[in-house]
Amino acid sequence: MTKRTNDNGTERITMTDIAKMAGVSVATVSRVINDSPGVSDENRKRISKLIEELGYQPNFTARNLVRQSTRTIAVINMQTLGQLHAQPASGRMLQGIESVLTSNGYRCTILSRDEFAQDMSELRLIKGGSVDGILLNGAKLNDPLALELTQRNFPFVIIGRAIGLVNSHYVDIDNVFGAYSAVESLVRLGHRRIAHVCGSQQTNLGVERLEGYRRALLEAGLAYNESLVIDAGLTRKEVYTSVRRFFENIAQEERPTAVFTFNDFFAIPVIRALLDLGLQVPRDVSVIGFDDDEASQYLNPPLASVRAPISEMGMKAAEMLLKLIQGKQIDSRQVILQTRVIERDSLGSPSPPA
Amino acid sequence: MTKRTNDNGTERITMTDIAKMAGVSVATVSRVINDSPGVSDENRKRISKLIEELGYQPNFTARNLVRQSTRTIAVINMQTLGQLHAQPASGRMLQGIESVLTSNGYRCTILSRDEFAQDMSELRLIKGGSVDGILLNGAKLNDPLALELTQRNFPFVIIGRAIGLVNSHYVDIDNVFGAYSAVESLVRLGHRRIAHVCGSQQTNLGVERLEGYRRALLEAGLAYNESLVIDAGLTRKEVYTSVRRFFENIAQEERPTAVFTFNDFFAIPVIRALLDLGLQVPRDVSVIGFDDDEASQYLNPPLASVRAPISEMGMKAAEMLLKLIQGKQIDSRQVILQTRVIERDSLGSPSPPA
DNA sequence: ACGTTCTGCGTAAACGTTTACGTTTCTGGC
DNA sequence: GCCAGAAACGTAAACGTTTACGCAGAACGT
Repeated sequence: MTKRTNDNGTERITMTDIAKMAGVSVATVSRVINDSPGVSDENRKRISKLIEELGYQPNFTARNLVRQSTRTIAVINMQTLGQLHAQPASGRMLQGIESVLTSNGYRCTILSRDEFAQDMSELRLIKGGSVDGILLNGAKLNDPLALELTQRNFPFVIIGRAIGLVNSHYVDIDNVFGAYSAVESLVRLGHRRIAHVCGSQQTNLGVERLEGYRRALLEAGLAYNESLVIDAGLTRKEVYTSVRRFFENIAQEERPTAVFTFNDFFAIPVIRALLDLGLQVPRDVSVIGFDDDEASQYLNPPLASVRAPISEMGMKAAEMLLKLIQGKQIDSRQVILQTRVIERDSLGSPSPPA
Repeated sequence: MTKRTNDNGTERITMTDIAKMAGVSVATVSRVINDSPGVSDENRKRISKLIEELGYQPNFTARNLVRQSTRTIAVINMQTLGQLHAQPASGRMLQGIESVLTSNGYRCTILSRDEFAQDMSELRLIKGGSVDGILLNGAKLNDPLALELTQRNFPFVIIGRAIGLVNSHYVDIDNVFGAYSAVESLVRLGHRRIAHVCGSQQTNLGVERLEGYRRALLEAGLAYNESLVIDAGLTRKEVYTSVRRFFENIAQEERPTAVFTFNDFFAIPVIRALLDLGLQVPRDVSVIGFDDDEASQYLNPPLASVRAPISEMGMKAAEMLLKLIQGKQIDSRQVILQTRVIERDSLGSPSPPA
């Protein structure tokens, strides 16, 4: 076989080349590259210079092979019907993750997984040794992949909580409290009939925010009424249609005066549906979302929301995973970040009955 | 050194193990794994079964090393001040890219690069042989990284156009025409004073959309007036402030009756600024954006926009890159996808002067 | 002068695959 | 019965690193 070359004909520079040119062995070159001791200052300087001049870069693959580590982690997103990447929250998160990883010399590869697929093809990654750790962005209830990873003792951190998994590492925001406080601020404004456009009940996020909604109602002495929970689906289109139908079909005196939506992503079509029915926001119906997307403050009306430190969540998760991989001390297996309600013009007091 | 083990104590299964258990050589095992000819049906069946039972997965790194290919491509995003991932467009694109890559057995790793950084640290990736190709999501004028990649004859595809690079592979939407048609539809509605909130003039996107704006004006016999081009910055906050200041300081009779914004991302704060000044959309000012984010149709008012097949752009780029890597025939080095104006309620005719 | 310790360096094995090449066995044609 | 060719398989090199180990010579103590 002929020697491997680049397409442009120049041969790829290898450690052996450097060694020959420097008149030393590859071991010595390797030592200077890795800042290992055992090489004279003179040699170290000369070899460094050579490397610099030739623009030599050690081959990652070869290094990974012998090190038995790829310095790569996988970010596995829940692929809820192709909608996930469209959600700004995931963008913010990815950004946080990436910044931490690259500044620690790690890289990330992203994949999505189908919420309904059963094959767990993601396992190939870890069996094939191509990633050192996994960030699970979102988990199902009793998530089988998370379960499998735990059994294999493979380093992973869940973003969001994993109901049904004990002692798993995760970072999350306090969804229950966040939802609770959103609803509570509606109550404080005088609202008594509050609807909730909930998220997928197959995900912890959806379950927890619904739970916060429920608790706030109970604590306020209001009945938790399932008919006020709108399980709309995953897309904006579905949300629009469901909410519109809901408000069309409800008697005026039973109509909710406020809606708490699963997230800001959903709040936009909710408001649209209300407006299209001739209902004013917030005069007739107040709306509050969750996540506090950067755009929410500029919407019309500016959307009240629960601020969630999404990007920080990604960063914390990445940091925790790196510690896990490097076998460092971890202060706490669980990190819960706090949220806070941001009141904006989409909020108002219910108008007195005519 | 002791034999490498997993953390849970079980040794990682290797091809040698399979070979021993099957009573054959590693070569034979390798052949069945890769569906190569030269192994009896009997052996093939037996070995396959063994692999299945043990859940054996070939080590990616070792395979990559000998194959001199990682089946990984890098998606390099322009990190315009940390805003990029917040832009829905990038999310949609990533999704398109990822789906094509994974269905072809490739993986992707994402990184962002600082628009202003000079070091080109991304080159380490290709020198270190850790990616087979690169998708450049966005390029600067005379982009040095793109230039370098071209010189090295390294497979890459630009998403968006690369001004200053001849014969580079890229997929893009027709930004000039898209912008042109947006402005043209404003003209058709009777608008004569049309402002443009432009994108970064350091990027091709920004330049091209401005150019489309300019051409439409000229073609309509309207003067291109630089004072109507608002170079607002990169963040929504900056856009809000600039646009607000612009409309505050302009004489009523010179006030634009319509605004074409660089993208939908910018249109949201633009509308907010107008509303905050007591201007109605579209009664006083019409607004049209670009990209047609999935949310735009639900905004208040529903935002007219130029529909851009963002996800398809990602897919086409990924497909082209794969062909490039695999040395296949490429029909066309450049792919231009078409756009079309989506008219919505943010558009209206200018009100006659009072 | 002679051990001992340290420093600097090279040798070679190892990481887990793929694959060119050689060898054996089988098949079939004459 | 012989030989050609094919089929099935094994051997070993190669991919480009890291690192345990060994060895020479210097430095240092007595």
